[in-house]
Amino acid sequence: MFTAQGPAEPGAGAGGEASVASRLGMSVMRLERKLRQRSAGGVTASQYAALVTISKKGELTLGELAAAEGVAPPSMTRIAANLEQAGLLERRPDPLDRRVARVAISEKGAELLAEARNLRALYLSERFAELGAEEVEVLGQATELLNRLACDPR
Amino acid sequence: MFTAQGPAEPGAGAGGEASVASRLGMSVMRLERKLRQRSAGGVTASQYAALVTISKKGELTLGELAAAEGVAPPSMTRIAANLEQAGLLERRPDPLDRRVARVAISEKGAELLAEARNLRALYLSERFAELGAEEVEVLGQATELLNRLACDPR
DNA sequence: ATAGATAGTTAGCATTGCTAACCGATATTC
DNA sequence: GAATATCGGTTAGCAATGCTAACTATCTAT
Repeated sequence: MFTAQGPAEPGAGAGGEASVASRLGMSVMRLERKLRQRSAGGVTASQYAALVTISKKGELTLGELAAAEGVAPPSMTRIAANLEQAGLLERRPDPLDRRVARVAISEKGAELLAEARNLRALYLSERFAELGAEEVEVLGQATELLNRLACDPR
Repeated sequence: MFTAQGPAEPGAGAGGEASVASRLGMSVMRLERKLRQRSAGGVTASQYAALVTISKKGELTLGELAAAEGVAPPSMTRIAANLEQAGLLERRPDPLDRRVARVAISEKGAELLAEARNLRALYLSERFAELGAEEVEVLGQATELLNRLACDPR
């Protein structure tokens, strides 16, 4: 299958980069399907993701948030509206520019995040139990890479 | 914040398993968002995924296909109907049991798959160019693991 | 023959993401 | 200082996707 020895041969793995890309794509899709269904805790998948980002970056504008999440502005408008309605984030007018909408996590939002960290992560954590220590380690490294790919605006 | 409640603590990477799980979840979501938008080639993301599975496994029933894709039967009914309408798969009645619907990829479907392998994989392949050889290797290994998690019916 | 299980379908809902068009606010330009 | 352009966000409406509930047709077992 896969030799865990590393750098030597780049794309020559088992089928080449294209194959890895293809299978990675499939796995991502299936995993996402499962994750979405477990995103309870009162917030949906997108809401949770937005909340995490807000929590991490502090106060930021809707546009920045949309960019950070990689969604179009109208999508974020809706997500934020729902979060606000649920009392999980606060909207603050920008004193200098009345067009921009700044948002920050509310106390309730922080609680929700801290307390549950959501079933989404929990689900994966549980699945990790099926893996060996080394495998979890690999996933940890891969997570960094995936994050990089995911955050790239392209 | 998070105490690793799992079995022992293996690599203890940077933040523990829960953190990895959380970030992996986020990355998966964002990546999936991007992938979905590039699923052109005439087929949608789910259709493409189903087609890949059919192509790989040969003729199989709709139920088997739904299970393989990890979606509910009604979802697969629709996906398959669309693929059939597009002439990308063939429906074959089971001679022994007239309830079951067997499907197999059509010539046109195989062509579409072979020729494009879809922008989905292509997109990832391109992103891989930003990574080093070692990193691609790590992703290759991780893909195996993710696949395992993704295919687990749980 | 009849009751129950099984494979798939139909119907209808919710989530999510997009684009197009629009509004108000700010910046620019003459 | 008024006209214009740009910018941040919103509204409206569409399409894809996944689900559950309920139904049909078929097969299996009694």
